Amino acid sequence: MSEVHIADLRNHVGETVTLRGWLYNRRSSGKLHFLEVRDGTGIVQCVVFKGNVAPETFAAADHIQQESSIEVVGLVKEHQKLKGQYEIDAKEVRVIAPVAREYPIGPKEHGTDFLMDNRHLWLRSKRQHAIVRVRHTIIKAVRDFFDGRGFTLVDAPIFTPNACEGTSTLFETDYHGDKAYLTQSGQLYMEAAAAAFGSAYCFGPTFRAEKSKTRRHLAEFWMVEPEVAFLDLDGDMRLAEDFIAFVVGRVLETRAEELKVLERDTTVLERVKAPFPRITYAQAIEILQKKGHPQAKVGDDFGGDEETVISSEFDRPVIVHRYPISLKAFYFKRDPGDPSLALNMDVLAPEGYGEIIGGGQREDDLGKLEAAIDAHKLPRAPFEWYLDVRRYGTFPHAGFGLGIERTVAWLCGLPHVRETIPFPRMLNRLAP
RNA sequence: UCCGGCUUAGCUCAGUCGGUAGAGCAGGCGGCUGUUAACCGCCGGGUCGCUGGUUCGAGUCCAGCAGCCGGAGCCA
Repeated sequence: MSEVHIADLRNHVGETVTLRGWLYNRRSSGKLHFLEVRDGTGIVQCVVFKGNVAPETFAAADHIQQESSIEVVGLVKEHQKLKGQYEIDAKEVRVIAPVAREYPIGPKEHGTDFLMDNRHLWLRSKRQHAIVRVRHTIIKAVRDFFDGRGFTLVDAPIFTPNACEGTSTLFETDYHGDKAYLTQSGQLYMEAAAAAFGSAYCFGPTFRAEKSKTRRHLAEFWMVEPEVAFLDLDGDMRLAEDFIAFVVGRVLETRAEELKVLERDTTVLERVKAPFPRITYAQAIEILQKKGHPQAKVGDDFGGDEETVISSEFDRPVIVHRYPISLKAFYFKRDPGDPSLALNMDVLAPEGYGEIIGGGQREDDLGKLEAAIDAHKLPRAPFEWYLDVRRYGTFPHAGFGLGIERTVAWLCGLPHVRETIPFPRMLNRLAP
């Protein structure tokens, strides 16, 4: 008699096995009880027939409460009606530990706030389980992609001494008497890493203290940021589209079951193949003017609405490049053909999921970079180490950052990023 | 920070014209040999967000506050 996981039951048909898990749901029909048991790898129906078990076991099986931990011994069979599904004909049912109080999350609907208060329990339900597994696969694919292309993982610090880009609101903390901030990006460190390793990436949490309360924002989110030496903007765009196509392909290959649970329409994901359409910022403004935003003009940044209008013109992610330099952070290189433009690019996901990648080619000229720091009214001293990247053998380089949660929301087809991370940190939520 | 909406049983919600609080699920008891958010019968369960006001009488009308949701702004 072997101990098995539910995901492996198909390999044990005809055997008597032991299963440990939690009671997910229970139905009853006279001399039959149906116990749905989950063990983290899946859910299986255990059939408790009065004639097959001890009388006291049969009576007790009808009173086990949801999420009690239990052990079932029984025969693995293919489901009588549903082909390809398996069930267990129970011989013994033992409660390992009953619930100490009624489990709060029932089979019917609940509100978001209630579920978020019970996030630690909500993770046990089918839908959340599917999302977390897709997230896992995305993160694994991200690492496999860069590792497979000779990138070196170079972790960036989370405590930083200064406001890197001088733009977003940062979380401030005390660092042995000095002010420190939680990082909003590892990018500047990746530029130093690119000089050391050629191709480098970091992957970790980043923090924004903005009072944003939208379906696309979290206070704590994860970002992957590659940076490559001797890469220009064109190469950066190719890297971004190959990368996204790889990640989407991996999820489609390995998480079909989870996407089905999430009722995700995968036909739109199957179209995500390189190359992606590329338009300039100026062309994006023209699209907006034609499609219901006549007031759009050069110099505007795009809100969620505008991103949706632009991306809905295309059947796959679209790359928008060469924004006005005035809209972008100080480190972007100017377009030699038009110095009012930055050599930057954003990737907008389809279906209104918005910007998932932002990046571009960096300014590699020491004098121009110093001037840009001054123009943005940033202090020079905290950036001395960063300027060293230009002082000691400067080189053209480019990179980008991809937000994991927005990517998970897009691939899972979720309306809000709050479900894309196990324990979200939002404007008004620090617990559980 | 601004605009709008919501707040009633453990959960999701209904509650008419201002007149003694309702359902489904969950829980308890019972029934049913194939159920799939099973079903059927019975039972227990309420500071109607908080504070104040109007009224003979407020879940219901008014004001303030709080929390949450959606959107805007800001941003990835």
